[in-house]
Amino acid sequence: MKKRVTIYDIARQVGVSTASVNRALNGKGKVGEATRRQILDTAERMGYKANLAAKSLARKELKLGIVISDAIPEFSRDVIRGAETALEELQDYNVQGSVHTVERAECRTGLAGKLLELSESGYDGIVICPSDDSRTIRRTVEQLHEKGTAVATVVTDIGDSSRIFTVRHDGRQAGRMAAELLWWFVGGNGEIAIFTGNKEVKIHKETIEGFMLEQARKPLEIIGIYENQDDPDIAYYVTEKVLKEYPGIKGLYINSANSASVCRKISEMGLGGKIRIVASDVFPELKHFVEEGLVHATIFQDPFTQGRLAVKQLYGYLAEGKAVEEEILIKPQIVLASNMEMFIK
Amino acid sequence: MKKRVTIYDIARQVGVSTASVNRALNGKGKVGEATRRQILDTAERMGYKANLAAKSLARKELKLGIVISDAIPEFSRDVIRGAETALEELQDYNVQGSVHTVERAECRTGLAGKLLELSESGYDGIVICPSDDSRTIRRTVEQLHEKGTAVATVVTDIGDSSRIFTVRHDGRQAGRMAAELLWWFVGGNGEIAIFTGNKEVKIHKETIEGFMLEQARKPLEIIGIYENQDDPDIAYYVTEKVLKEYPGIKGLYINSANSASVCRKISEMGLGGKIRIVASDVFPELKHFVEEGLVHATIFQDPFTQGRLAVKQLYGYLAEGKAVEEEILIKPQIVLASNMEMFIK
DNA sequence: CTGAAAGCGCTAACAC
DNA sequence: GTGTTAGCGCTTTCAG
Repeated sequence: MKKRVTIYDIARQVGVSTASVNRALNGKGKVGEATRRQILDTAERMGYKANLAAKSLARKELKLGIVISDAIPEFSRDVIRGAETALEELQDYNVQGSVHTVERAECRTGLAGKLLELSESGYDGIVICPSDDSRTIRRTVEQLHEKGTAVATVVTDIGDSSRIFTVRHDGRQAGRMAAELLWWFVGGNGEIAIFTGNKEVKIHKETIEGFMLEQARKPLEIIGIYENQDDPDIAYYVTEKVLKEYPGIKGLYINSANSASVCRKISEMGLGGKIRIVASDVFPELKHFVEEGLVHATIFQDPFTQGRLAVKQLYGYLAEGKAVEEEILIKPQIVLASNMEMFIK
Repeated sequence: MKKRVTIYDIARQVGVSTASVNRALNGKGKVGEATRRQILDTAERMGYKANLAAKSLARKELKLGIVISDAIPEFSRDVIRGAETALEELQDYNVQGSVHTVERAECRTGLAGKLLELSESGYDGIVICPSDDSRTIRRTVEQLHEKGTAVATVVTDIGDSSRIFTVRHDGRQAGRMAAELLWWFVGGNGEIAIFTGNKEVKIHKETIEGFMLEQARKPLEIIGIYENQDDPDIAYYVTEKVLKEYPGIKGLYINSANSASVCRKISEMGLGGKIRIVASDVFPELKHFVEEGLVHATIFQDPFTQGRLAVKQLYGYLAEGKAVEEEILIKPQIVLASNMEMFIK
């Protein structure tokens, strides 16, 4: 039942004012090196822990933004909802925020432009969901960094830059889980194909890496990895081609936003039930295929949680001075027909 | 960028003091019926939203407790860690809490006694994890209710009483998922057995209910449901008996804390790999069996999250006046060899 | 039943 | 560099 240690206690102890304590503790403003050390030491010794409620009451409003390219609308929608939820939850703690989407067409310049704009208008931190990893973006993040605006990424990361942290799906794990499921489903042997968006996109690459890793332990006969460039028409066409070429195929891993398109083709070819299929993501068009059993399982990336967590972590970093991990990976979840309804709200 | 509406704004508007506004808004203390209505109305009209940071700074310390019977230590340990984590996170918001465990032997009287004791010492809310659903407990909860101490349950609920809400695993869903997995694993046919703790315990009953529900859509040839009374020795013995009686058995659903005991027997009988097994929970002894492939999948109940969420919700209810759902069900998660490491920390 | 006023722990001007 | 002080929005005595 010991009383909380406050900055008053440590100020009295050291014999300085609370203002100095505050400055020393937060590392802003000028404090003599000697007093600074002393303050920090006694704070430590007395077991001082800042009171966040008091902090957020007293400090000036924090401005947080999220800008997201809507390359895959079904997906971004949930990320956005997650971010909005976080922002709402944070309203009580003196943060104000806004969500911005940029069209796919103008995603590079649009994203960078928006970032600069927000930074200009005094935003303290921004979460970005980039559509790709261009030099433009990286340079812009660098600029914001110099201006003192913190940037974090969500869903997909960007290369070498000074973004504070990234929140995304654990693609490698998802790949491993898909491989293991498929192995059990096909009973350990038979031809398997992988359909993916684009092998060069980081998140897809990771997923396939994971799949291969697991597959080394539970060997599958992989006939090929087929790209569809995230284009439903290509996906449709590729499906036909591959299935005609390998009529005895037993399993499929569809790691692409176009799984529905692939499923449609399979259904039309009358192959439903003959091929074991593991897909990725959960969205309305896929729901049907899972329920009728054409797709046996799908791996959920939880975009909502990604958006929500990214914003919350950014707040933690900025307002509470928390140390955040550089890479926050969300657990992939296995969705079957029986638990599908828990994922599609 | 509109300014936040404060109780000062509404006090000025109505022409009363902030104290009255406060009383009206929180429904405590005396306020004239006329002014009360007026205050509530204008608050509504002006879009007033209380600032939680300010609230927690100003109000007197909230005392939250959790008392848990350690019937299944591996499990309670995680629930406790979850609760402790929540308590830590809430320290900034002026809550003080403590965790209490009662021995299995004295669980009924111990639990009730502890509850009364905490209530006496001014606790505002208590989360209980009861070992069973006795009349004693229910009456005690009733008493606390009358004294104004809020009670919530975690992991397993108690019958008709005035507990505010319950946080637990979605047993029915877990059962459904287990059935579906088993169906895919055995390829749709073959004899299946269910091993459970005690059919009469609510959470086990629900799980089996879910299993049966799903199994109606994806029919399995169930040879029987065998109880082991949560006793490792009985589990061991029952396993031997059933497997000798049904040598052609193809699948097993082990919905019991003793899955490790069952696995050991199966391993000793040299049946590993011949029977498809879906278990429940994740704990060290089981890890091994999943990794070597004896157990194909297990359903995780996330005790940590249960503990954490229970405390957080109780705080929300008490401090923020939030409406909480009466039944908060945690999503069961499927764990395979490839993602096991994400669950065992 | 109602109001005045003193904080809760911290931040941010502003003065020295 | 360092100290003083006025709040942030709400709760809670204590008078009336």
